[in-house]
Amino acid sequence: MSKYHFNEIEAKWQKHWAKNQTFKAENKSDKPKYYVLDMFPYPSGAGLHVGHPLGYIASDIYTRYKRHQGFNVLHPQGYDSFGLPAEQYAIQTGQHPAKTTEENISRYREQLDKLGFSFDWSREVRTSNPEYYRWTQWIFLQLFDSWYDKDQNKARAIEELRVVFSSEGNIHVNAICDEGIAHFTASEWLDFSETKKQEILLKYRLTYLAETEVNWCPQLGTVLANDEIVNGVSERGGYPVVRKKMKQWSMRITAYAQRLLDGLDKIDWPQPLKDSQTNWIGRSKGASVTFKVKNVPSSAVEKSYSIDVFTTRPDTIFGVSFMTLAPEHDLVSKITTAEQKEAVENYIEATAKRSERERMADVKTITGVFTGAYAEHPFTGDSIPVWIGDYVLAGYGTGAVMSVPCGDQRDYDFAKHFNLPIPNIFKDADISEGAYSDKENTIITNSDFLNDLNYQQATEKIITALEEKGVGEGKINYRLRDAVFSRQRYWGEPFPIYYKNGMPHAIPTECLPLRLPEVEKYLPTEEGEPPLGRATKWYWNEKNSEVVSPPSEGQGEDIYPLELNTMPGWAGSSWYFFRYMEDENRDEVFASKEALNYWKNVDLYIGGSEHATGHLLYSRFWVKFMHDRGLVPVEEPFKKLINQGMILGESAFVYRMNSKITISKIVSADDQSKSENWTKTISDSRIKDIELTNDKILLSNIFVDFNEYKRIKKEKGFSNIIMKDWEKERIKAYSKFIPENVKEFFNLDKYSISFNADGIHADVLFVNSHNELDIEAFKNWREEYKDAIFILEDGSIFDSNSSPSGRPGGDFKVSREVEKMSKSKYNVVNPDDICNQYGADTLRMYEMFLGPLEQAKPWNTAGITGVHGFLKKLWKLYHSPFEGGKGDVSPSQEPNDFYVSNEAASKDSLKTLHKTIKKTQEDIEHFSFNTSVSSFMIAVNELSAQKCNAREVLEPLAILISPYAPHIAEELWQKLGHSESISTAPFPKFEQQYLVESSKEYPISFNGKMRFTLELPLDLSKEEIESAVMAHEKTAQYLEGRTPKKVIIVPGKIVNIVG
RNA sequence: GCUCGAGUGGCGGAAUUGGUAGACGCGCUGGAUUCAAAAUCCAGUGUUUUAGGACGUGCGGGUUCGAUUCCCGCCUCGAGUACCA
Repeated sequence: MSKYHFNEIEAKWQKHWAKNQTFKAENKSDKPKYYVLDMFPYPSGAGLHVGHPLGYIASDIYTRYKRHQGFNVLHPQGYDSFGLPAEQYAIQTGQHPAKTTEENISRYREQLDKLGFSFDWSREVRTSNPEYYRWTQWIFLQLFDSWYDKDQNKARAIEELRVVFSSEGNIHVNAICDEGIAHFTASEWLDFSETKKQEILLKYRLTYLAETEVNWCPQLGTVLANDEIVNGVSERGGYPVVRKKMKQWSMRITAYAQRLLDGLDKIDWPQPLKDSQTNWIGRSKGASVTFKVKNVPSSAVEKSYSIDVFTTRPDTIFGVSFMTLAPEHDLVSKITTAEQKEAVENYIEATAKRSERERMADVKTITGVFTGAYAEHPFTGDSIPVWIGDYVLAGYGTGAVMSVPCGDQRDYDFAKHFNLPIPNIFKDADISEGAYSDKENTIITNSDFLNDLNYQQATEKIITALEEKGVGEGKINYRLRDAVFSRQRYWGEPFPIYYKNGMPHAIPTECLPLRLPEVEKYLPTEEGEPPLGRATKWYWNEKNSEVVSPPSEGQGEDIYPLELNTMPGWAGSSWYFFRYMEDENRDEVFASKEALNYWKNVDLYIGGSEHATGHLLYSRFWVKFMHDRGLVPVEEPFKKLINQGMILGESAFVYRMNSKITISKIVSADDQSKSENWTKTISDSRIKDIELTNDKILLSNIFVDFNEYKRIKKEKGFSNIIMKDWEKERIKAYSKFIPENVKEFFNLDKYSISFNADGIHADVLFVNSHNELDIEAFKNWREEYKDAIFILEDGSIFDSNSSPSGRPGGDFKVSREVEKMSKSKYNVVNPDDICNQYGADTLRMYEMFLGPLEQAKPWNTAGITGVHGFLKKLWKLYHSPFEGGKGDVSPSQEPNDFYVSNEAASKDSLKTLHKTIKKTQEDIEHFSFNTSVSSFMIAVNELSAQKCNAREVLEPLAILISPYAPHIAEELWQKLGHSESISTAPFPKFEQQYLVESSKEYPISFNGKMRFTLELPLDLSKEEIESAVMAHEKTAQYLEGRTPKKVIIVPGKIVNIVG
């Protein structure tokens, strides 16, 4: 019988599919469309490990399934190829990032191709290609040319705003824009200079340039978005991040906060992902309140100031006993009194020095200082002291709070710390220990006209009162901040912007792409400008519309400097899913209307949950914007989304007895009783310890087997004094490896010795499935391990330097631990190796078999044999002459070993088949791929036992398996006599009739515990079942003479006898 | 701290509306085959036991004829978030 030669089969079909463009999607088709997308990869230098393709395999299975169901499926792939690692590498090596990116991409492509994915590569995108980023720049300019009209609740063209300004000024314009724009009339607008007009328009644009507080990462030399910072350090590299004011491009994503929130209800995404977007947007409902600052003579206040606050608890306004401003608040310098000036300035200086990380790590310390100023309570007129404190964040709300210590724990703690009054405005609430923040059971008291109202009523009433008095209004606030869009880096999209009189101007869209210039180094300039500042040719000639060299003295009036920043990583990934839709007219449009209208949105998107508040939020924002401006027909990019769980690695640890060996003097029981001596002995031994621990070379190259390590640790503990004879023997045995200068300490009569060992990562490549280390491979891994000595499982020593003939009997075992799969942990398993050894079909199936798609799970190469064995059995099923003769069809007429019969299948085989059709279909639709692999195994086991080689079973079976193991399925399909690819063969139709049973093996339970089973016909009535069960001899046995109180019968399910 | 998710054999995991807990695979044990190994095939494999059972889905309660599944209270682990007024 011919063997299952997976390497040949897989290479053959991969070549065939590529040559015939089997998976090319059509933009015009009678079939219904379906769009399956993977989050495109960043092509890193490390290549793929087995964890990366998990999502791609899942999406490919779904894609192939949909093709079998008769859909025209778009399943493209590309590369998110701008990014920091390539640039960091460029800085280190001087290699152009484009070159390394290109190399990495071809490596990725090679690896992806080996896995048999059904991608339509003809539509590939690379975000770093000028033909692609041309359109990223173009969309940026659309944002630049737009403003957000609150009345229409959508983005509109900036030209329309100009028209409004020229006819009625900005008084009636209700836009989402910068704060504090002065009002002007139409005639004033017309009189403004062009520069002034641009300055005003910039405050309205959806992407705008503004001096903002940004997260500056000095080590990376760039600013970072909030989602690029993890625990106060940069996501990439883990470098510290500090707050800094810089002029930056920002995206007015806040304009879309409510719509981004509302849209979540309309999309089928995992709840945790929706939750994290909801939290990130952070909508809170409350009120804004204005407090007047009282005039204080000593503060030299010339005009009157007021403090705006946002509060979610306006109902507690009568509980305000002080106000707190963020130290960065603009008013601080203006209202601080002369007496407090020094203290306030010192405080501001001190807080500015504290890094974001410090502030976060230390939230318990309460700091603050009084400004000397007082505000006036809008209802009682009382004087309220104004403090500053760093628990108030400049970036949220207005950067100021009305402090209600009885209702807010932070205000409470602040009040306690500075001895400020804590008036209680809650009926029957105890605030002696902490603030009372319960909203549900609140009854307000000591609050004038709010007395005896609950939270809801009081909130309503106070908002009305605030609005009547003109000192506040109901307001909704969002945590979401505008997104910083500038990066001080080289390897990103250049902004199509030049500066004229300090104002940004757009490069005409027909001149795009604005190509990334060459630079001689990828570092910032000496003046601290971004790397593009090094480009020799980076000016814009407005007249000729071209990039030129800087103007020389006295020349070039039409020549203006270009923007030096580049766009962030999320620019290119915020719209790439539209680009795949277009196949022919990519030079004319980002995607044609026809393509956009045909494909609409992504039906299924698969990727990691780490993009929850970055990519997935930004793309939703861009799509909503593009929809507003009529560029795309949809409002949400991804209809259904699935997060694949991470595949974790199983790290291997070898135990190295290193410099941690310590030695101490033997202490007798007598010594211990004399406490003076005891102390002295200890201190003596400490001196020795220090001498030794400083000697880093001591035993640094001795490795101990994991079991031996555990044994020693268990029996005595490495760090305890070794007393047992066998341990002494061992130490004597090891003593020959001990350097001369410390040999003195190994005198066991004088000293006792204690060992220690550390687990260090060993490459999992050197470890087999029984956790045994390949000692030779390990020694050759690193120069420093060349002369290593190994203490084996049986306690014997293997030292190849003294016994070169090879190692003795014992094994050397490592310990295992599940960790994230990463190069630095040496636990990376390469899919290429698996493909070579077992084949892509095995790898695909095994990755699915590991567990539920969305769950994190450890990779264990040992288990792969089960799936591989299954494919061998599957192959065998089609190649076994069960009936003792040859099958009547053997299309290839080659080595005639393919056995398929046209005779009718047995009833059992049809039952097996239809059971499997049903299960597979349900599983795929529920993305439960692990369970369908199990059902294939069951099916093949059953069919083999049934000796089935009926075509009417084996043909549909090949289709069922083809989404999972496409290569073997194609091969079998061809052998079955088909000349067309299996990929569009119709999915087998499930027919209930083959599953109809006439009897059921009933579980018979007594008081809920199953005791025995009884086969009964399914058409029996409850009464008949009962009498059949009661008549059974075992029933009497289990009843032990009792009379059943009740007999529960669920026909077709269970019988339960109670009593 | 808050939000979300998860706890089932030695391991990965299954049990679709409350109805035979542990499917399927790995590993392990025994056997066949082999000079031997690999590969393959067969049988067994939750714990415990006086061999009839008893106990078993993180822990403690509850609802039910019946709970891995539903409810209440805890514990542990993981992810996200971080003074959000």
